[in-house]
Amino acid sequence: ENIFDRSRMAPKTPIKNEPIDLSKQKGCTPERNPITPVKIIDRPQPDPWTPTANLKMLVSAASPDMRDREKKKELFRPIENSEQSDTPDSSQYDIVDDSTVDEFEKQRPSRKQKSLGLLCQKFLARYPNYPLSTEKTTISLDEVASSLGVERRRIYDIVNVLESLHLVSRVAKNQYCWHGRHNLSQTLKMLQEEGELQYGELMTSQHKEQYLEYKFGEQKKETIPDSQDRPLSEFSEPDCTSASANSRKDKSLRIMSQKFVMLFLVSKTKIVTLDVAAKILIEETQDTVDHSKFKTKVRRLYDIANVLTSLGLIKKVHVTEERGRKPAFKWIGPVEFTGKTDELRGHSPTSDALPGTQTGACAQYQTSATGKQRFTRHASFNRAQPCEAARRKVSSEPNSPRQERQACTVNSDENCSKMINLAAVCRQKIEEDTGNKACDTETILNSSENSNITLPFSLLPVPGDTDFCVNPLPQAVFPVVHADVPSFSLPVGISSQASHPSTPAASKTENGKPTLVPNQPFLCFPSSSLFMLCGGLQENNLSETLPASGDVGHRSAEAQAAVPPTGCQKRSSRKCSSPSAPVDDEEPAAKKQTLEQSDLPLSLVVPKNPSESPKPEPSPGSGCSSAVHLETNCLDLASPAAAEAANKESTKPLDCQEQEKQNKDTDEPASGNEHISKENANQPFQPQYLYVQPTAGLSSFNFLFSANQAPGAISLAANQLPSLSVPCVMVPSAALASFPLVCSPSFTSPLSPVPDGSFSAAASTSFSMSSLASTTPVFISTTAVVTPKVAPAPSVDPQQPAHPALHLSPVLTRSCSAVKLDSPVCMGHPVTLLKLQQPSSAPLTPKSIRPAHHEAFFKTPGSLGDPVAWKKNEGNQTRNASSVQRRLEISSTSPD
DNA sequence: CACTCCCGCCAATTA
DNA sequence: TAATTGGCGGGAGTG
Repeated sequence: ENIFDRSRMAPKTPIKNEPIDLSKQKGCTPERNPITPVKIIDRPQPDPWTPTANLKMLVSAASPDMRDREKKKELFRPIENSEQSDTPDSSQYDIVDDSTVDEFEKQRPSRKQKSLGLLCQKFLARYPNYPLSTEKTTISLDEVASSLGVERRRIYDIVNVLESLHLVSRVAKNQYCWHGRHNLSQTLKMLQEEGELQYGELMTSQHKEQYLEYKFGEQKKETIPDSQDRPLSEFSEPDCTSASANSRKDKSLRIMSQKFVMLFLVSKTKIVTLDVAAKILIEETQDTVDHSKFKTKVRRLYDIANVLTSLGLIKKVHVTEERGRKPAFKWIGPVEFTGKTDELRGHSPTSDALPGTQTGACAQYQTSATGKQRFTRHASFNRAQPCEAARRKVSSEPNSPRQERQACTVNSDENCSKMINLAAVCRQKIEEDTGNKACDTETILNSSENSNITLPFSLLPVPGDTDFCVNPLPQAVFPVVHADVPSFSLPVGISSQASHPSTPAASKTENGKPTLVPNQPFLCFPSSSLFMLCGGLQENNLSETLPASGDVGHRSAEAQAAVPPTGCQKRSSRKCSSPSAPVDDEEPAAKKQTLEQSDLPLSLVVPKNPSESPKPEPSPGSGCSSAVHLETNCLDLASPAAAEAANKESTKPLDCQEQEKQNKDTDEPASGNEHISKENANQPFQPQYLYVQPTAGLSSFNFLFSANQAPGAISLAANQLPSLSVPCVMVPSAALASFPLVCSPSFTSPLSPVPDGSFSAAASTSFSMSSLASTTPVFISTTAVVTPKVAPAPSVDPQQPAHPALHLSPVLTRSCSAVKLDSPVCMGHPVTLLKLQQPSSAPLTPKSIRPAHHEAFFKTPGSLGDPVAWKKNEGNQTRNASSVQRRLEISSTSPD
């Protein structure tokens, strides 16, 4: 075609043609020179009109490449033009003469014509979707670049993304092997699995734990050698060269692309907003996520999105949030890939054959020296692929990194962890976003703005004893476990979050996994084992996250079940200690655990219409449980500030700090609500705390979650459960009776307003002290106490307390029940009571003022699924509903 | 003005 | 050292 066009074009820029040809052939370069010059000359003339043209000319003069490029481009144009219709008649071209316009058009094909997406389509058009297995098509970068009339750089953009999906693999220098979509479904499946793992990890829980720990350790220490990795490596293949590899390669586009896809696959809604994705993808360590960085990430996402769009896997959509509409992408590719290729695949049997190979390996994870985790690609993934041939070629260099790359694997633990983090981040964001508004509708939430998330949990072991377990929630636990990882991961989310105050909540899990609560600190009461979580927990995610599929549910369920016992113990001792088992000693966990899961994405998704569907799905209950999970995860505390320091060492100061910040931002003091909640009944959750019954492992412990929690952090609440959001307290049931817990304000306070880092300290401290003392005391009793106040929940009430409550409650209940079955988390039983007294009482966080709190609280959470919000508005409810649905879904699954 | 995202500099990797 | 890859971000096009 080009040629053809060219002929047309010829008149204009005959010279160009020549160069082009040359360009195609690498060897030829020398020739180019001669030619190019000519070209230049020609060009100028045509372009004179446009300012840019001049610039280009200058540039071209400067660099030959440019010239070639342009030439190429021009070649293309015709095609493009034809598509668009712009193309002026040939006559015009020639004639062009003066009409600047015409030429103009010619020369500048409109940006769209040059878009990466279009280029990708052209690229894809060159190769069959399902090539015969026998033939292997090799792709020469130079050739393609020249034929498409673009610089190589652009081809790399395309190829890198395709490579991440295993549509192509790199065989050698400048040589790629085209595999087509035979393996696409497998790849997607793998990606989905990975994504889920992060959340759910059930399957690999053990491994995960290890990984997490491992990772965790690494992050902290960095020094940790590969050995640790090994464990992980199981999944992946041995191949991976240990950590060595990661370099730049691992970075970006490829990985980013995979992660991006994972987000879609994990998301219930299948819609991911750019900002959320960007946040998630920003692994960075902490906070500092500069704005610039974010921007860069977004740019890359656009690049990736363009390619994915060309592949027909996603499409651009807009999510409207409160703030306005945000750009987002919806997954329109296959969702279920069960076995292998599905739809996508189509024909070739070959693909089927391949399957086995790929899957296995998923991810490995390596850590980087830096402590960050990276993904490594493993050949494993691809091995099976068609690429083999290619490999053979390459074979000589089996180990070369590049090859690995090609093979790529997707995942790795790291990815997972990252994902989790991301998710967390997303959640936070979402929360934040949502928090702000009550939002309603459709949009989901993403928040972009805040990138912060917080996860602030802190744990305080009061007594120091062992018990603090974190995992109150089964699921949560799970996550928690992960959490460890999260912490790592957190960096992303957390860190970012940290930096940003606003989001506290974050933790949650998506899928059902629990996440940690981010910021909440736990308190341990000496006497028995009680734990309080402060900060926000978020349930958020819980509900939302769930991944759509049953898998999630399972996971969650598993998680729940497993978690407590296993998870906790296993993972990190730190984190959780099972009741029976005391924590490790050490520090507990403090640190640890912050994991979050990422659900965010999911949440984001939320589709619209919430309003209409008032009800959430049926499975709300599950949500609860899930929610719970979430929270739990986190543990640590970190109070940055100090206070807590005493207790623990917070390992992660950062987080803490961040958390604090978040808290501040959001803040909400928990107090806001001070109601007590009870669980059993259905009371509205509103209450800030939820009581969870211990389940298996925890049997002895009760958990209380505050719904409110920190506003920010908690915001999660949004999710669904009000309760979730908050911090949890675990109390041994028996113990409870005797203990008074205080919650509240403290929590909130820290979260909220507090200006500075205090947060953590506050939290922790407050926890113990202030909250108890000053603020309202919470009582926990074995019996359930309901607090009178419940109703009070001020803000909520008015609206419809009932509804919300109902919703929640039912859900909760269900979930609880469900959960209970499985796991401990249920509400109710025993009772708990917490009362927080009124806000007033909670002077600590005056700022937060209850009212405000509530609102804020509501809002934010609401977006997520804040209960309150729901209550308030039905509209919200609807929204919530959506979230609820998610929850439900999750929950439903979870029960399993 | 915000969203997109092209373009290409230039560093990291490879050959 | 040269070439290949590809991160990255300025800033332009689009709506």
